Amino acid sequence: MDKAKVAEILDEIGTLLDLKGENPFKVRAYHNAARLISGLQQDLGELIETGRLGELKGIGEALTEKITELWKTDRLKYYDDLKASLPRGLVEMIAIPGFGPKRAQIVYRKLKVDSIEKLEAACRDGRVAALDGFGEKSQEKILQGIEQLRKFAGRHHYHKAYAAAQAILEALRAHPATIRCEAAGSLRRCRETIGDLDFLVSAKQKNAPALMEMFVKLPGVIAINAQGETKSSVVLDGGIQADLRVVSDAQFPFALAYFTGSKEHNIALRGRALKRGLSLNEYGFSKAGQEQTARDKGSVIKCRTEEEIYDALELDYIPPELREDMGEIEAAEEGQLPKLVEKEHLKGTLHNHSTWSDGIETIEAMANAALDLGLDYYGTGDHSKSQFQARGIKEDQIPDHIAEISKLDEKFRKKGFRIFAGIECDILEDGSLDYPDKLLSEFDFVVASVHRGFTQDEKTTTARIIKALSNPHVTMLGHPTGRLLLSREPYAVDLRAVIEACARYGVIIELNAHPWRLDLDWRWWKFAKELGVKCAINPDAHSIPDLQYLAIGVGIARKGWLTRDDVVNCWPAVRVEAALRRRRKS
DNA sequence: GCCGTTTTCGGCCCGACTGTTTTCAGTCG
Repeated sequence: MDKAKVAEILDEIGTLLDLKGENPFKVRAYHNAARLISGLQQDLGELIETGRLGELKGIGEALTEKITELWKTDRLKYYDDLKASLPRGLVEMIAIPGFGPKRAQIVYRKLKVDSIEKLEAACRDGRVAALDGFGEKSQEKILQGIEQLRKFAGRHHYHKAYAAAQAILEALRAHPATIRCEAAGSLRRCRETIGDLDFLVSAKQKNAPALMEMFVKLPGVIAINAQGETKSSVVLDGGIQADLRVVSDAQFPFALAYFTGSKEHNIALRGRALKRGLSLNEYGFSKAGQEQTARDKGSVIKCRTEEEIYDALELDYIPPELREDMGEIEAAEEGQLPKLVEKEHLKGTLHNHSTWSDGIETIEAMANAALDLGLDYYGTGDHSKSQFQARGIKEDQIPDHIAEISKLDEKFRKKGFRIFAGIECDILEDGSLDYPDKLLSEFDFVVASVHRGFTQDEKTTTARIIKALSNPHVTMLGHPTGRLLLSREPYAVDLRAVIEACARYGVIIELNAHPWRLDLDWRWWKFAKELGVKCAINPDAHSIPDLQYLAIGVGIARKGWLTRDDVVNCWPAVRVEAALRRRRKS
């Protein structure tokens, strides 16, 4: 049992208790504990062994006991009993936006509805609207919510797929029979959502069965769909399907290119090969029109790597993130592909939370963690006053807040590290900002974000964001697209107009890398780049481990064709500071 | 569930919004 799994189970217990109508504070105690454990810096096992777990604020006697049982035995009777006492469908039902535990309880008790399907049927024939406390509008909203939920059913959020894949990659690479191993598919291309995980291994043919055997027995595998000589397919905990293919090492680059896709990119490549009298498939090149393919005879052009395949087609190497047949082949032909941003280019992070609002670490601890990651600077970005639930900073606290940051900056400068004072300021319903200009001017930078008024129509929301961007104190727009995909709180907005406004006002656009806010729609990043809008990849970190999300942000940025120069936190501190100032003066 | 203390049990963040009501419950962040 690892930390993440403990946190996941505690969180689910909270949800189940909520469904049972338990004391809301008890529910919150579990959710809080889950957050605390997942962001824990210390070693959980050590805390348990030394009996110091209960010293953590929010972990008392009962939770200490339960966490210890989970850690030591991989099980928790309390959790098993709880799960058994409620139909599984209820937990799924409350994933419907606007449909919570109380309403789930009512439809379950009164209508014996215990699944999304039954709920939908009950809405369609009007039984839901007839319930006390429900009406026509509620019924209609539930149907809309179900529709939204289904739109993304079967697809998985990038960061979840990414995390699941890392563990499997590690296991596959550690196997003695493995020669080369990569994750392919939409994960390698950094798509916004991932259908399933594709793993590719090269090995001697005689070793394939042993690899398959290990793969289907990996921890986290809950079902085996298929297990063959070259391909196996399993379902992982969390519902993600994972496929493994084993090929010879000579076939590996061809298979990797083939299974990375996209389908459209592959079709374009094969068309290009045909024009050169070649047929291309996952095993290699063969002469076009020949009966025997590369599978039987081997490739007529030997390629050790994907680079050599592209070279054979007279193309510059196209990084996986760009393989969507969206202009990358033409650019590669003309030598016009950008040199994409890389993880190693990052020099800092802007927009992070601390104990001043809803973060769980002090600014100093966060800055130290950023320093340990090899970064040169760190930007704070706590919530503004309207975010009561996130303990947004009140106006009269700001002088102290700024003073603390200045003092820390002074101290860290000696280590060659800078701390910038930022704020994540709410864009209010009318497009005004949560603090007066005079207060905003105290900060080095201001991230303006939408956290409320989600029911406004597209025109109104767009107008209010643009109004906020016109304020010269706003240096950055927070999570512009992250609320649109896979979110429980989507809002309608004309992103094109918003990005154009960023260009007009010289506002930096944030690529939020936190899973809750992930700004993953790469098409908009490409558009922003074309307009010359600069981007900041921010982890929106609420804890030290959250800083790792920077890596995910880089993946998305690469997909948007962004280069080191397009990403302000790849710039040295002096240049970033100057850029933030320039906006305020203009 | 946890916490802090009036050391045994009451308080635990709070305001907006929606849809249902006629004063409020549920959901959300």
